[in-house]
Amino acid sequence: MANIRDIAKYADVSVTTVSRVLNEHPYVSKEKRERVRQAMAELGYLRNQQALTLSTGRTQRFVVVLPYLDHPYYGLFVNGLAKAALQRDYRLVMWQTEYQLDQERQALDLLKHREVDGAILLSHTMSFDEMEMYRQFGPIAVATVGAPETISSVHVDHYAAFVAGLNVLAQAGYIEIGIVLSRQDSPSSIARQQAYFDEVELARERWVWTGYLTSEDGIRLADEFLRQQERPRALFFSSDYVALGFLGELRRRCVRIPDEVAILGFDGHPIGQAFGLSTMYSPNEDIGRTLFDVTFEEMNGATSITNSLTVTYLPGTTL
Amino acid sequence: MANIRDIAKYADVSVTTVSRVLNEHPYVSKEKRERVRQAMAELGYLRNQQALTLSTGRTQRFVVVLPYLDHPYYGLFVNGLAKAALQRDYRLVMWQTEYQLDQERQALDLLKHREVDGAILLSHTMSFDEMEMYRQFGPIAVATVGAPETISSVHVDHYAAFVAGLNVLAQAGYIEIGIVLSRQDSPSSIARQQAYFDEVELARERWVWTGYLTSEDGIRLADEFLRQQERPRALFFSSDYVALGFLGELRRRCVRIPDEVAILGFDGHPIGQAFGLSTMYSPNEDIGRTLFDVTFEEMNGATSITNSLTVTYLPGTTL
DNA sequence: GTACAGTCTGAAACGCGTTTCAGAGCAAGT
DNA sequence: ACTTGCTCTGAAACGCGTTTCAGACTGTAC
Repeated sequence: MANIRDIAKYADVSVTTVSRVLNEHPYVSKEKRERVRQAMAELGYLRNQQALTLSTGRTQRFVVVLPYLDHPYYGLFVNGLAKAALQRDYRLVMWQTEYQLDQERQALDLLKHREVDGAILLSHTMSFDEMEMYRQFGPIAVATVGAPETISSVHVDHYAAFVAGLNVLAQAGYIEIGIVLSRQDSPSSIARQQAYFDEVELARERWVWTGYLTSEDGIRLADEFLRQQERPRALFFSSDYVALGFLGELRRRCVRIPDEVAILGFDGHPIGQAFGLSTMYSPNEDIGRTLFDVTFEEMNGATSITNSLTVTYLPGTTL
Repeated sequence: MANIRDIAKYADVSVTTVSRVLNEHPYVSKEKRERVRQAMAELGYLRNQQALTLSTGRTQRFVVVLPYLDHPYYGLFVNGLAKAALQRDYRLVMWQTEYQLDQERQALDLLKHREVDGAILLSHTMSFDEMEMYRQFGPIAVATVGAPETISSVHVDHYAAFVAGLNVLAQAGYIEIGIVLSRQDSPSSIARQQAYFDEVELARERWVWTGYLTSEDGIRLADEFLRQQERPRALFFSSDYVALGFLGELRRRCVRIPDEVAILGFDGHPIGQAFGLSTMYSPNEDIGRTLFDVTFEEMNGATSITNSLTVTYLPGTTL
């Protein structure tokens, strides 16, 4: 495989000149430029990206950290990231953590070893204190709330978002409301519970279901829900997928919705709309796009930012 | 940031010795090894992965090409890939093509420019002839059928798989059968139609629905299906997600399943099972894992392989 | 006592594109 | 006539870890 020096020799110019042609530097005469072009064509020159990377110190890669690559919740974020990355000619190295702290550390170690230019965390169990130690090795952006000043954050304020959702339910006349959350101890779940107990007069511990992540969990919940004696009249889910599983199972059992139980989802994924799910729309694709842009800008010297977004009600037929 | 030469100077040894310590080469005396370790600790040495990459010619990365990062169909493949990659300390660069040929080319250009060691295509519109031109730059593996000898393939034989599915329906007593496919012109869709017309006596052009990719499409289909005068008694889907959309919408409209229409999916995604979908199970996670391993082995000199897998019937309640 | 094998060490070359710096040549400005 | 400022060119250094090769040394074998 021909390298830049072979080209230089073949075209009888210096390697500097070849490099200048590659980078479209203006200070090359037409003749030499042409000779170099010719040489590259004849020898089938292909620029070695690794050498470029070592030389410039830029990898053109970000690592994207998320618990599960195939969880639909992250789909729209990733989509936004991918679109932004394509525009900037950047690559995304995906890193699945399965909520394991050591996997998050491994992902951020890529930053340390200059294998990527920056890191984007869609979810994390690592403390911000620990995360900040990695900050010196490159920009870090998160999709979660509570990041310190050095770490960029683009997220929805889950407290405010839940307040908004609960207000939608209240305005629709629902008083007995339950909520369905994912991991019990995650910061967003804590914020959501806070909102629930702050806003809902008839809030009950027993009406807070935690540990529901997937559609399958939603189906399981349907069973548990129907078994219960005293049931809320409306359920506010923190995920459309769980809500959909619940909805599908109830419909299968011919439970009337929203007459017997109203459902409000959270996310606004197209699939939810397709099933008529009423939901709180969260601009996840935008968040993904912005996360990329922020990280990119920060790499070029911009300062980190915090951007808190709000959600809007997306009516369906389940409320 | 200290590099290997700084360490050498600090520990008063040669860079070769430092490199040997890094690579755990045995021919280093205990004293020098200790001195080097000490120096690395004191100067906070971090190995530069880019330099290593340039030097060894190995990137420890594969590019994974697929139409949509967030399409659930690819989720299990990607999961298998990710698990295998983690084991080998490899990274996955995800490349979303949206079925654009030029995006596939860009992805394979990474191979040309030595930005990745190999390429794994879960889907492709590129011809195998063109793909073979990239083969010289690194191993390529596909999850589709019909690959030439130089390109590894791990796939399900969609013709055989569809024959198997149609037999399941026949054995359950269904005679009037329709099929629902994704892209009309894709090789797998062609094979499936072939199987349909070969196997089903009452096969009708009008009972072949093409262009259905997502759950939303399945919902749309429900409407179209119910409008139709002469309907088949059973539908065989090429995707669980489309089947689920269809199923959910019919249940919402209180159409009895399987009494009025039987549904057989294809995939075996956990979410399908959750909704009681009868389906043909395809070992996609295994395929992902094997695709990685094959590519990896091939990089180390193994020859390419073709591995055709079969599907099995996974009973549910929709048949 | 002589070979041979194994252990340990480091200089130099290698992978390859970019950047800095010095210098030559030439035209415009005063 | 002299300065200033482009335009063009290339040698050398740089980023940094690995590998090859040659050589020194020690120990065992015959």
